[in-house]
Amino acid sequence: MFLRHPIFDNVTNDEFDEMISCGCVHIANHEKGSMLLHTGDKTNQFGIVLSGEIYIESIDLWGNRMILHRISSGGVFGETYALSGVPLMVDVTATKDSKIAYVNLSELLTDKNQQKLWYSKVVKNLLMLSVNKNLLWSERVFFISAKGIRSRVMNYLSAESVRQKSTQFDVPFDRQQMADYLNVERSALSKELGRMQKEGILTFKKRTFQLYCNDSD
Amino acid sequence: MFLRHPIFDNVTNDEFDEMISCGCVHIANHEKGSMLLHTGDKTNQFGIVLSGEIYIESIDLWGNRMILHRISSGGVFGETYALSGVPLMVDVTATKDSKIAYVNLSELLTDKNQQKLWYSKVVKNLLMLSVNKNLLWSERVFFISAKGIRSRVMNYLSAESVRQKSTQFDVPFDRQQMADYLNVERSALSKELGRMQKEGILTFKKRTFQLYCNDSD
DNA sequence: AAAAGTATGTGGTTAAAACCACGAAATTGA
DNA sequence: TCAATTTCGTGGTTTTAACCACATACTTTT
Repeated sequence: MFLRHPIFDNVTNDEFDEMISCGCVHIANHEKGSMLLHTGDKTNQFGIVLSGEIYIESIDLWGNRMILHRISSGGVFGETYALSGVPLMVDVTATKDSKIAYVNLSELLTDKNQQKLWYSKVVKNLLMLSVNKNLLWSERVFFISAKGIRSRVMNYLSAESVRQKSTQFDVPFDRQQMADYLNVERSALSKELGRMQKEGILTFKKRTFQLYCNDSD
Repeated sequence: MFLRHPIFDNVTNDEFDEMISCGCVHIANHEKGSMLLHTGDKTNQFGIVLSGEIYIESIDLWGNRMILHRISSGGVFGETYALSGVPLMVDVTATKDSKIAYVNLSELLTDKNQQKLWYSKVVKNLLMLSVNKNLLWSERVFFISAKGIRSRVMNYLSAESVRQKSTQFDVPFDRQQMADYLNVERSALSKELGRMQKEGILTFKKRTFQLYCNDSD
């Protein structure tokens, strides 16, 4: 049950029941490959991924895919657009069969709920969520802005290594996705990884990487 | 007075007075060129720029400057780090003599304030602020991810043109800053702009641009 | 287990942008 | 207003990564 999703931290069971009694939540299932939201859509609901996996991506004018975020079970998407009211600049696609809880934010955060006990808790949780997405964005910009494929790869793998607290870890991308995420060409990425392996900086097999840098951080 | 800053929308004067009575706000002046926050610092306060201008930038391991955001009077900075508690990954620098109102978020959003009338209003305003920053980030990633200098420039100038609702407008950057923002080399940017001017796509002089695209959006 | 399809690595080629150097233009400051 | 400094455009060179082609490895299906 998604009552225990971080979005509802500090909300008591009673408060939660009262909150969803307004009918602002519904569950939907989506097949692998289906598109949940399209560029240009407006939405006032955000989604909580209960199971499965979805991708936030954008296709630019020339048809190049750009992966912005990968969201797996427990993750949340769409809240930025639901809150700001601007049309989506992205596509949201299910990459696996997925079950989503949609929460209508216009209904939930209407002024007449402002005095409810759960209101400030939920808004604060949403705030923390948004702030963390900000950090992910800035991290992404940091990766992409590095000059040279090697720097991008190193920055990304180092960060992943720190995140997973190990010099050996799996990345959540296949090569094409990783290339898209780092905004480089797939075969160029493969080439660079090969070179780095030859130089003894790292080893890898498919999605598993092992770093050999003398990390002192 | 910063009572009327969007961060305090819907907060009444009385509520505002009560709110700041906890001493969670202080004003500071910074000289042009001084650094307000350093990479690695932790902070629990965010800043409201009352006058002047500040830049959020990061210097990577190889010393390349990366401009992340430019914040002028009325803007806000540091709230992401203040809320998330992670160490800064950026430097914050005053590019003009600036007056800043610092708001201590730990004190302001402490649980014992949760039932105050202004609490949920301020948190909601912070949420909207954070959400808007998210949109700025995603816009930036969209620009940077475009392949080729021309695409980046076009994407950026188009967006600026839409924002300023005119095909003629000033950009808030000098060439070096614009190049940094779009993550390209300055002279390469100048070259491309020259080419585009030759082709009749646009004209420019210093920071003023005039687009001649057949915009149908 | 054969076959079809997908993902990955690698060499060669080409196009693009970084890099360097320098002169012109604009801005600042005395 | 003249020198000093910064900003900007442009030509030439070099480096880099995109692009293309293809072989191999791995998956999935039947």
